[in-house]
Amino acid sequence: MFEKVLIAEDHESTNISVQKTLGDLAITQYDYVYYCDDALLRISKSVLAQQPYQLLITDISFEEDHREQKLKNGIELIMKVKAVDPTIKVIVFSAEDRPNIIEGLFKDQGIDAYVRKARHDAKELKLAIETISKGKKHLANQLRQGVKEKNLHEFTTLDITILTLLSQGVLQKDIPLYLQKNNIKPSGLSTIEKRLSHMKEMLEFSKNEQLIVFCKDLGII
Amino acid sequence: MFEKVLIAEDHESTNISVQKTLGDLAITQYDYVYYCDDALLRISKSVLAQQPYQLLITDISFEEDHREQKLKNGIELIMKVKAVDPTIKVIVFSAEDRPNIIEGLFKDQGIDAYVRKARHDAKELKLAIETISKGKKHLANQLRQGVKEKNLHEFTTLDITILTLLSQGVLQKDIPLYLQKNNIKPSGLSTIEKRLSHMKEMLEFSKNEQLIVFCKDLGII
DNA sequence: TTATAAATTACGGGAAACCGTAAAACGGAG
DNA sequence: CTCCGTTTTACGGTTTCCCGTAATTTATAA
Repeated sequence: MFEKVLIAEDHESTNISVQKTLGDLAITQYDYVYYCDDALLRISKSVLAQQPYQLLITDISFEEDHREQKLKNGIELIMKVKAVDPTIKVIVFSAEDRPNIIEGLFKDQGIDAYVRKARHDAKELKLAIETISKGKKHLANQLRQGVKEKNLHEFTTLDITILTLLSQGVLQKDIPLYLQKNNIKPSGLSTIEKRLSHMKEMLEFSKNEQLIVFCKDLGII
Repeated sequence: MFEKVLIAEDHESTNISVQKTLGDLAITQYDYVYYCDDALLRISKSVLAQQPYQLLITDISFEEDHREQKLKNGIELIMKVKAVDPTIKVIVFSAEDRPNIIEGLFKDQGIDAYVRKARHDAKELKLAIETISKGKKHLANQLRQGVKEKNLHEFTTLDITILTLLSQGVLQKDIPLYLQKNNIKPSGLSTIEKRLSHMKEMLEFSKNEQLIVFCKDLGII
């Protein structure tokens, strides 16, 4: 079992609860912080002191407040932490439920477990800690089903750019200009029209408005 | 101070944390549930047994799962509870940060306090409980500023209907048909065009797509 | 009831978006 | 370099949307 753990979670109530979970697992040597910057600082120090944390439990979204922070969210934190100590295990404990985002955490950030804040999250977190301490990965239950369904359409960077511009009020006919200014290669109006109608066809939508809300819900834009 | 309290919160971790807060306030007689239906049941029973709960601490959004529930969220719960026992005090403890929604809780549901899940939420919850036990209302700090800014445009039910239909893929020119079928009075195409352009003018938007994402973020649709 | 104001709807010209087709540019393989 | 296939762009007709004006209906008060 882990001997030295760090909790990074801005919500005080959740932070308290995670502390209690560690207590239930008889892990006494842990620290907790409310800001990503503090988390990175503690981990850096622990590595230098040759007493590294073995596990980081962190949230993804951290709210901004009066204290100016370098690291804006858990993803940035994980990347910096992994650079300092690639051996540290990471559990993300978050309310995020959009499959693409969670998938990205495993794929891009190389996290060891994802526990979603939900009905049995305390028990699930406990289980995740136990599983990882044995050297395994832990994928949250509700994710397994989520991952397989979608994939109706793979959004390219161009697609996302187009949708973002539309949602910012740029006229379709003016999008080519924006793309050229930013040196994005396919920039013809026809291409944009084609992409949009293709996306709608794949997802069986009829209007851009539908596409926008769909991507909003999925966290694509 | 309150002597008998009920916690309704589906997230186990948050539920645990609220329990701990009550413990810190030396409130020993409390119960906790993970479903709205259970909460209403307990409160109804306590009233019949002439030992009513004095305070309900509840979340707003409850996730659906295998257990079929009558009450889908905290708002429905509060309404039912108030019908059974109008004297009970209510604290909403939620991550909701959209001012219109929070405002509605005070105005329509007559809640006594709103504590947002955030950095110092445990301390804030503690304070709210203390304040209310003295017979006062408690408005979360971060709300006060939020309430005054917006109000750039007051969305009518018609507005919301139009935006909802658009986001579902209904063509603008077909909206009059939908409105007539549901006996919604202004149903002319011109009126719809006018509402849309008026909304966009007020909010300084140029496209429907912008309007949609804006309303999504505000929780209007 | 009638006069007046407000809201709703009808209409029409112009802009933007949609959609199919064809032309042009690009990218290997031989 | 040429050929071939793919991607990108250009173009034109049609639909939908936008927006101003005018007509109509509804509401309100004298």
